[in-house]
Amino acid sequence: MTDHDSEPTFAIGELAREFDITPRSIRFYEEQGLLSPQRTGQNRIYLNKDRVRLKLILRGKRLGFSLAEVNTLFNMYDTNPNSAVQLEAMLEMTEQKRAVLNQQLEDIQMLMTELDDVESRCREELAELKRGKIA
Amino acid sequence: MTDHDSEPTFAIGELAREFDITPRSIRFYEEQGLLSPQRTGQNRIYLNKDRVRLKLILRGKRLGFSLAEVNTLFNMYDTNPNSAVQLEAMLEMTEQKRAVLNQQLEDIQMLMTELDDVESRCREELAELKRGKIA
DNA sequence: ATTGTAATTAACGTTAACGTAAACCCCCAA
DNA sequence: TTGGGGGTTTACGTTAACGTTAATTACAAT
Repeated sequence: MTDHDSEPTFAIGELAREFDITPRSIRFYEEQGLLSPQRTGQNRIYLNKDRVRLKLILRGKRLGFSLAEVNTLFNMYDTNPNSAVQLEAMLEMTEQKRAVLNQQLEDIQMLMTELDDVESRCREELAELKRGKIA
Repeated sequence: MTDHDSEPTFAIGELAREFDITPRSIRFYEEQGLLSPQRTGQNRIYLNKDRVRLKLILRGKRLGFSLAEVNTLFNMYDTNPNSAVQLEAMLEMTEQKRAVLNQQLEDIQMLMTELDDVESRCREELAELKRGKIA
């Protein structure tokens, strides 16, 4: 219970800097029920579990999930998964998400190869330009 | 020039049904300069190139691109890429996008394996429940 | 004592991507 | 001729995810 074994904590500004977002965003996520940091008087203090949750939120966002969706995912994860109904709802959800992710993977594949095409054609033309063939 | 060799055309409703979006969205994309269908009097008619462009718009959206981003991508693609400046700007852009896509790929990988975890744990617990071990 | 830096709440503003409703036209079948 | 089912424009409404500003507090150093 002494100080030396206490978990590392973070101020809102630290997390903001680490993840390159604004404090406002972090407070907003809390307002939406995605985070629940403790307090020192008025000030928020974040434990590592909060930091991890924040990281998950951002990953979700990068994948196009809304905060509401992230929220329900959290709730399902948090809810002690005891009832069969819950579990089956969970499985249904994961399958849906898996479908979306696979679609995204496919989209990314196509875009990547298209980017390859564009890039190589660019390089060729640039090379020609520099050889003076055109200019 | 006769009728038998004319390209297939599409009405706005057809495209809407094919891609499971509303006509409103399609008109909105046009308003944003992403589409420019021809007209038969008042009515819009879409050629296959318009249909392809629409498909690209939707793919972009699924990947989290804004319509504005899709627009600049289109413009770069459309601009006859002759000037070296243009080409190098293009290359820079593609590299940026590639980075984003790679990040997304990484995110998806992680989420996928997490989904695997959750799913298998779910299935185990369900099995136990059904064997009556708990209930 | 003041200046600086980081935090707080409260509340209004903003942008993207459409939704929705009204009011209209056009064509075709019963 | 009266629906019904397309299409059209105009324009205001909506939601998510914050941005921005204001007014206040607290600690730290000069």
